[in-house]
Amino acid sequence: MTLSNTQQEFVLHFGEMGSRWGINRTVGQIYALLFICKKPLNAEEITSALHISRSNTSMGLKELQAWQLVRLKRRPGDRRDYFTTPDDLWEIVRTLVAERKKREIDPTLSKLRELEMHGPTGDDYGDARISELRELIETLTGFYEEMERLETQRLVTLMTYGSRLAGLIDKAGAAMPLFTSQT
Amino acid sequence: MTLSNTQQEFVLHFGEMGSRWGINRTVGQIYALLFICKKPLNAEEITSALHISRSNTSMGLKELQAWQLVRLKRRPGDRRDYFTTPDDLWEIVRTLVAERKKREIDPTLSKLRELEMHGPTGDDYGDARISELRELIETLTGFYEEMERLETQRLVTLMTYGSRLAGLIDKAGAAMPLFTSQT
DNA sequence: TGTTAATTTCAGAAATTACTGAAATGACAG
DNA sequence: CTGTCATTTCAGTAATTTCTGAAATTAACA
Repeated sequence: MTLSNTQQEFVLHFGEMGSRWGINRTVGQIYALLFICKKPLNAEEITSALHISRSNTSMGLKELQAWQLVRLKRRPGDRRDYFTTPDDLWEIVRTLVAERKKREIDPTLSKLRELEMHGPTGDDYGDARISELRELIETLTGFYEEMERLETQRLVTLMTYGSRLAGLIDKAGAAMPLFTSQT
Repeated sequence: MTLSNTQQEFVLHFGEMGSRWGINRTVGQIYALLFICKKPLNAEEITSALHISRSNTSMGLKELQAWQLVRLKRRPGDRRDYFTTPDDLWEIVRTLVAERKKREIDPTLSKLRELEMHGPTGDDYGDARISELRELIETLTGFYEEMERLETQRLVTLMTYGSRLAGLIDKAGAAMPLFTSQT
C-alpha cells in the first residue's frame, strides 16, 4: 500500500484530529485510510501504509469495531480479515452520534438522576442546577431520538431546508395549536 | 470551601468525564464546581475545594476562559478574580456546541476544501469520498447555523415537539412545494 | 490431529499530557 | 515609587496514554 499525496494528507489530518475527537492518532489514521479506500484492507496492508506496528493496527481495529465504525469482510479462500467503512455517509454519522451519546452523555444523565434520587441536599441552588441540567439533557436527547428515527432522506430534507424552519414553526403553530402552547 | 456529598460526587463525575469530553480532569472539576455554586468563586476557594495546586487552578481557569465557559466578575475593594458559569443553561449549550464545532469540525472542513482545491488525484473513489464528506459536513453545519440563529424559546419548542416533526415535514411539504422537492 | 497463517494479548518502553512549586509578572493602594 | 497581594509562567516531575515486540491464542485447512 502506497498513498498519494492527497491520501497521505487526509490520513494525517484525521490522525491529528483524532486527539480532539477522543480517539487516538492511530485509530484516526486507520479510519481515514479505510474511508478513502474502495477495497477492504487487511491488517497487513494497513500496517504498511501507516508505518505502525502490527499490534498497534490490531488494537486500533479493535477500537474501531467497538465504535461499530468498520465492517469486517472475509474473502473465500483467504484467512485474513478485511475491513471497510460503510458506503453510506449518513449511516456513519448515525453511528458516530449514537456512540458519542452513549459514551459522553448517557453516563452523565444516569449520574444526575442518581444524585437527584438521593434527595435534596439542603443546597437549594445546587439541587436546582442539577435538575435543570438533567432536564436539559433529556430535552436534547429526546430531540435526538426523534431525529434518529427519521429516514435519512427526510433528515436530509429537513436539514437542507432548515433555513425555513423558523417560519415553519410559526406557520405550523398557527395551524396546529400544539405548536403555540409554549411560544 | 467544603462540599456536600452530592456536590463532591457531581464534581468528581465531571472530572472523570472530562477526558471523554476532550478536557482534562481538573478543568472538568473546576467547571462543575462553578456550575453548582451560586456565588462566584475565586481561585483560592477553587484550589482548596478541589485539593489541587494554585497554579493548576490558574491553568484550568485559563482553559475555561478560552472556551468562553466562565464569566469573570470583580468585587469592589477586592483584588481577586471571581468566576461563575452563566445562569442560562441554553447559553452554556450554545457556547459548548459553538466551541466544539470550531475545534473539531471547522479545521477538517478547511482541510477537505484544501484537498479538493489541489485537484483530482486520479483516485476517483477517494476523491468522491472526500467531496461527499465535505458536502455532508456542510449540510450539518448549515443546519446547525440555522438552529443557532433561533431564539432559545423557539429552539426549545422545536425540540419539545420534535416528535411531531416527521409529520410536520410532510404536512408542510404538501402545503409548501419547497418541502416536497427532495422527498 | 498437526501445521501454518493470522490475530490478540500484554509487559515494558516511548511519548504525551497533566500537575506542582518556585519564580516572575502584574495590579492596586498608599 | 514601594509594598502587598494576586495571577501567570515555566521547568521539572508525575501520571497517563500510546505503541511495540514477543509470546500466546485462535482459526483454517490438510
